[in-house]
Amino acid sequence: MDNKLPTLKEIASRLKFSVSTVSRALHDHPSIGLRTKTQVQQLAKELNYEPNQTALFFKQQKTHTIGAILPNLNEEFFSQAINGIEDVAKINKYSVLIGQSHDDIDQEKQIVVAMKNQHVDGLIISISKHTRNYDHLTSLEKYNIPVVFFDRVPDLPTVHKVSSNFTTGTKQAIEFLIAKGHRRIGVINGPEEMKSCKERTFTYMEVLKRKRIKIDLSLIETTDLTKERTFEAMEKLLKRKLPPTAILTINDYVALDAIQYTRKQKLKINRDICFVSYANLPITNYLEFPPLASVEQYPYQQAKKATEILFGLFDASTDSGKEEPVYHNILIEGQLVIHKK
Amino acid sequence: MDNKLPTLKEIASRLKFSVSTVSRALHDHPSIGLRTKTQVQQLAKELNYEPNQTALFFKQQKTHTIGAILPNLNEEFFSQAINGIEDVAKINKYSVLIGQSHDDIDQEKQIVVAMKNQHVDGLIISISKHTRNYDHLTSLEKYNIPVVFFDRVPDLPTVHKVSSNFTTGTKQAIEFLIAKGHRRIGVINGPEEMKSCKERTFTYMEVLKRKRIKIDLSLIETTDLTKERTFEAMEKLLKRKLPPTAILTINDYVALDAIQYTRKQKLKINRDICFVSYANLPITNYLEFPPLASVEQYPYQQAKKATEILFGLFDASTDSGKEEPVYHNILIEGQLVIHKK
DNA sequence: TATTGCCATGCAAACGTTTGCCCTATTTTT
DNA sequence: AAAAATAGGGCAAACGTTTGCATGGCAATA
Repeated sequence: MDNKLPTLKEIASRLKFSVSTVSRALHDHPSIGLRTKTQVQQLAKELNYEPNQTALFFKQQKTHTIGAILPNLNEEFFSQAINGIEDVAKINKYSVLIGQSHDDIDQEKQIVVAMKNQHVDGLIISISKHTRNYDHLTSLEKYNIPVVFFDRVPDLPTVHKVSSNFTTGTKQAIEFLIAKGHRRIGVINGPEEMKSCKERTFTYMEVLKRKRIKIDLSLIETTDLTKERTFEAMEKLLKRKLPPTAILTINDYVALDAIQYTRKQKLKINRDICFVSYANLPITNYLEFPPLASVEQYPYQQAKKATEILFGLFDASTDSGKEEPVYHNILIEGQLVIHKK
Repeated sequence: MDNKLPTLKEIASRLKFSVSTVSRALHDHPSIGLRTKTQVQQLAKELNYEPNQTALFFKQQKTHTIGAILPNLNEEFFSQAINGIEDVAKINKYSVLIGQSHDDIDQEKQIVVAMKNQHVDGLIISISKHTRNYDHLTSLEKYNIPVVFFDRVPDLPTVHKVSSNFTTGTKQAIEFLIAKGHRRIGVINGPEEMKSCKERTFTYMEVLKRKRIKIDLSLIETTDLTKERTFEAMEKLLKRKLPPTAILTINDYVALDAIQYTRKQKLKINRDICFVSYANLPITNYLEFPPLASVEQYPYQQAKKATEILFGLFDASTDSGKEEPVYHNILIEGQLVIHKK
């Protein structure tokens, strides 16, 4: 029953060779005779020999495993991102260890420690929305574990990161709404601390200024992405004497909540009020009243790019001893996708 | 920079002890003197010593890692299931290696091989919808890698599995519709080969018989879960002289497609025709016209249970040499959840 | 024939940890 | 005071693989 996995030793003893000869034969080492080589390789095939990875990992101090830490796999954005990570990993014959922080700093730290102890060769991470301190991540560098951030990235110059550039998408979104005739455009933004949120506000104001539309700061609300806070933000916006005729929300989930709230107020979506958002979730296809348009952020591509960078770092660290600290900072342009009715 | 991780050897040489003494001291071995023990433990703490897992894995032939193979993380059912797996793994201090088969047999096989080579200690899997042959999985037993199936399980008596029992849920669903006055109830079922689909049809007919409603087999259509085939099924159902007034679909995704098709035909959901389904996806909360009700299948609980069984198998295999081949076959009762309007 | 050189293979160390066994003082027992 | 027990700690092997170095044999060269 207990099919012991074949080892080099096993093959060696059967063939009366030494372990080292067998090892070299399997690696096509030039100093091994042809007869020996074929003999060994044949038996290896017969026994279905596979090198014991754990032994290799141990010896080479490489696990051929990368870690991926995401806030939440339930969000489509991240489950699509996983695909990008997996695909690149597969090409490089790496495995992916996945951890979810559930947007909790302590869990995030815990996972980082676990992955460090598991000796992952590198880490891809989209940080939790509350993470402000990155010591638990930057310290991984000391252990020679490269880290690449994506989507939710820290505002540090000394890290590798891939994220969306919201400027283009935001510009397109606002211009789209203006072209549709909207003049009072509300915003439900995320927490101020998020870099992307500042950018959004900035671009919003810039476009309005350029189009000579007066800016009313009270049209800008924020949410912590929970349904409750989004409802509060919507309440404020809708209670205005002149409510906005269109609202830009930080992402589709917030848009869904906002739309739900609006409908409870018996307002007609896309008639009384329009929504434009970010993420472009597939599920919006099934909605009766989806956002009019959404900025696609290409999670798959972002994650893929981040993972490619990670593998690039692996090579770099073996290549040259003289580390030139060049930090990748890739921006992927979001694009407005208009939902056809 | 290059903070070499501290090892037993390092501690030993600093303290002029032998490696074995240090190891024992850290494990509170009785034959180590108190002074030595505290000395060692203190330095270990100072250096932030953590045992090198890869070395341990290698020695103990245990990786403290389990594999999880799922068809598709994009489906909420599975991304919730992952949470169940992760939570149990975390309690047991295990890591989770995740692979997606994308409902492709070859990818599934490939992942299984990769996980075998990575020496996962056990495997949780929901098989791809096309998998009919289970050799690549059952053969893992030879390598002492226990496998627990969940949700999509093979129809074999000699495997461990956790799956939904659709009987209760289906009965509740049909009775619910009948109570609402429906008499022509259509069904869009999945591929015949899926065990659960047969069960569904069987229960459907049984309830109708009991309620003395005549059974019309032409009301039963099937889909391979793609949007196209679902549309075709709907087309057939709606083109009948007497179209059904309610339809039971195999899952919420199919329901979404069916509803979309229905709306294109200018029919009113929940007035002209009602839908009842399985899965109870959270996103249905955001729909204007969600299914009236859905059978909750508790993916989290299923996956959690499956993982608990897996860890149970670990213990069992160390406990007694005399393996009594008891195969777990857990059924989780689905429950109809009625969506309040 | 004695030297050189090459080809094919084996030896042994190393990676970090655990653990059975052995050793040496010191203490306890008789 | 001699014998026995015990406390405290070290040695070395084992897990599977890779790899620098050594070794043996044989052929070619001088």
